Order: sequence, then C-alpha cells, then structure tokens
Amino acid sequence: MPLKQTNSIPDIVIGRLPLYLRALTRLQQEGREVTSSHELGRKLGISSAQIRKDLSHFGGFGKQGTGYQIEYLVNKLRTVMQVNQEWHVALVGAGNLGSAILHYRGFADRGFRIAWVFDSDPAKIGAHIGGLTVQPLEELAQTIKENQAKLAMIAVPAEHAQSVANMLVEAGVQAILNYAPININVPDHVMVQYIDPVVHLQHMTFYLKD
Amino acid sequence: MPLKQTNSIPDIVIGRLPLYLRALTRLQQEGREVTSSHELGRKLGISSAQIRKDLSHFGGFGKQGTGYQIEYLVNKLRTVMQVNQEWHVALVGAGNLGSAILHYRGFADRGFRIAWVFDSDPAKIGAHIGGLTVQPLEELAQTIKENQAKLAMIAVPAEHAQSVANMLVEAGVQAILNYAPININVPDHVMVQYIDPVVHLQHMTFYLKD
DNA sequence: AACTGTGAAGTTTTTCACAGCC
DNA sequence: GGCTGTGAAAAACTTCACAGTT
Repeated sequence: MPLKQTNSIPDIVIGRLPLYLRALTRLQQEGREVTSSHELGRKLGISSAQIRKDLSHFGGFGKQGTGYQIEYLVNKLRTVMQVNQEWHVALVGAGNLGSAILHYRGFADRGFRIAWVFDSDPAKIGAHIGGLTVQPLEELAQTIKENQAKLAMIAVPAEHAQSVANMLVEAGVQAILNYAPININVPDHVMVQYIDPVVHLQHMTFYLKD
Repeated sequence: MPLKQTNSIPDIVIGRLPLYLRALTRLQQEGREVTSSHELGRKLGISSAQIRKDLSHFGGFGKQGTGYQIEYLVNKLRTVMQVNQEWHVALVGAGNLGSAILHYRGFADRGFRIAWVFDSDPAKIGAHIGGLTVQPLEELAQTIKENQAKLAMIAVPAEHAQSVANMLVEAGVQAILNYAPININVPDHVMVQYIDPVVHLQHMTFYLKD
C-alpha cells in the first residue's frame, strides 16, 4: 500500500498519473503536439474534469483556449513521478515468470532497468538471461545494500514470497512489485503493489451472463 | 471498464472479492477452518468493517461470536464470482509474454484455462506451446464464435492491441484482459482490464525519496 | 470559440459504533 | 467475550458549472 502523507495529493490521483503519461507518450509517438483534457479523457475513459483537476494539483500545465502542450506535460509528469531518471530494479525469481519479465522490452524507455536477478535454484544460478547473470539468493542483501537499490519485483512461488519480501525489506528496498498471488506483510515505510491476472479475470466474470 | 448496473453492488466491492477469495483459499491450504473479519483485514490491509460490509452485500455469511467458516465462504464467493466453473480463455499473442502466460500454472485452480492461442507471425503458427497449438489470427473469429468464448487476453505489441481488440469484440468476446501498455476502446457492453507493471512502478516511484 | 482551473455541489466509499447473537 | 451485520456519520472522490484566458 502506498504511503499516505497528510495534507498531500490523494494517492488515487498519483495512481492515474502513469496512465496519463502512457497515453501522452503515445500521442507524442503519433506526432501530435497538443491535446486537451477532453481528448485524453476520451482515450482513457475518464471525465475531462477529473483530468484537469488531477493535473492542477501539480500546477497549471495547460493553456486556456488551447489545451496541453504534450511534450511539456510529459516532461512535467516524468519529473513529478521521478521517472526522468533510470531506476535500477532487482528481480527475485528466474523461473518462467522471471524470465519473461527479463525479456520484456517495455521497461527500458519508461524509466526502469532490471539490474540484478536472484534465484535459489542451483540449476539456475550462473545462467545468463536477458543480458544478466542469475545470482544466488545469498547475495541479495549485499548486492542491494551496496547499490542502494530501492525497487524490487518478486516472481517466486507464493510460498516463498513472504520470506523474499522480508529479505528485501531487511536489505533496504522501499517499493516492491509482487507477482506472486499472495498478500505480503511489510513495514509501513515499504510500499507493495500487486500483479495478479486472475484477480482481474475474476473481477470480470462476476458480470458475465451465463 | 466494468459494467455499472444501477441499483446494484458497487464495482469497487466486486473488485475486492477476488482478494478475499485468494486470502481465504490460502488459509484453507494452511488447514484453517474459521477466520474473522479482523484476521482477513490484517492480512489484506483492509479494515474489518469494510470486509464485513462487503460480504454482507451477498448475505450473512458469518456467525456472530465465531467468525466465518472458511470453506463455506470460499464456496459462496466462488459462486458469486461465477468461478465455480472453468472459463475457457482465448490468448492473442505468442511472443515472450504470450508464452509466459501459457506456461503460468496459476490459472488452472482458480477458474480459468487458456484454451486457444493466436498469432499473426507465420513463424509461430503451428508451434506447440504449453500444450496448445498456435493458430493463425485468421481463425480467431470462427474459433471464438464456435466455442462462444467470453474471455480473452491480449499479449501483442501496443500497436496491434486495438485491432486485435476489435476482432475480439466483433467475435463476441465480453471481457478482455489487456497486457499491452495502451488503452483500447471497446463498446460499452465489453469490459477491459489492464496489466501494466510500469504503471505500478511509476505509481511507487512518486513516493520514493532521493 | 475553445479550453483550463477551480470552488461548490453531489455522489460514493469508508469508518464508526453499537445492537444482537453465539 | 468475541464477533457479525448495519444504520448513521464522516471522509474521500467526482462532477458540475462557470469565471477567466487565449
């Protein structure tokens, strides 16, 4: 769960910023230079008023009568979200899922680089995957501390997710993206987000007829 | 976006049911038979009052003084979410991501089976991945119609996601899980959910110091 | 004419707190 | 004593609607 700072911008607003950035960079790729809260809203299925209100938390990024300068807004959002730099991410788990994450091309141009990968399976240690060498779990703490890594992803079986999380927290990681289908407990100062496709599918089957 | 039926249970409540089910089945695996809203809340980082209120939308599942019978509640939630049956899911895209999805063991015991996989790349068509044979995109419409598939996942590059979505909608799919990092537009009667790890990472980097 | 930024109003969601039951 | 289920209160969030700017 994200930290909740008092007197601050609602977390739900922060959660939409990456969606705005994603849509804006796509418009940019299409060669567009200006957009409006209405156009963005249509693309995202969000009301234009909400977009304007969200963005206004960070300053007046738009121009009345004209809209938003895309490149300018992209830069502002990147700065706000601190993705105008490259974050080095530690990955734990080099199985099917971990390998897929390592091969995924979508991190690089959006602020993230997987810099280390760990696994406990001796058969996997030393293997080269996606340009990285799989390190033993025993090296996790030292590697993370030495490099002051702040971000990690967990891609191990559910049974091991909590103990991996404990190691990561102990090593100083501040934010965890957990692909294991289980809730993990961490201290208040550590954030956790989850990716579980089944949760999304089950959410939708509720509404299906038949 | 999920359908919004008037006079009905809030969608935000529906979205939490899969999390409850996930935590409950884990407790079950640990051999537990009874739990309480407090225990569940602690595990999920949700208040106990919210859990009680959410569950009460579907009937009185608990016993005062005792708590909730885990097996009973699991069955009730499965029925409510309609995952007490196996849903057959179509997957579009057999690249890195598609392959990883096909190899993922986590769908089977939670109500889903990937039953078909499609790709447009002639080099991939006919290949056997995770027990399935990759079919050409040209067969998508007919296969989905014949089998009345209601669910699909998109795991193709962002540029192709919208056209794939159009094909799926045209073929009668009612719910789409989109792994491509782009918003897609579909008619109101079709639901879409998104999985984009970068969105979660960017959400968290906002809060990171340094 | 088109669009933003924003108080005010409206709606939704969460929490409180307690009666009732085991 | 411990726990659920639930109205009522509180908080959070979204939409409205319009003044102000280009």
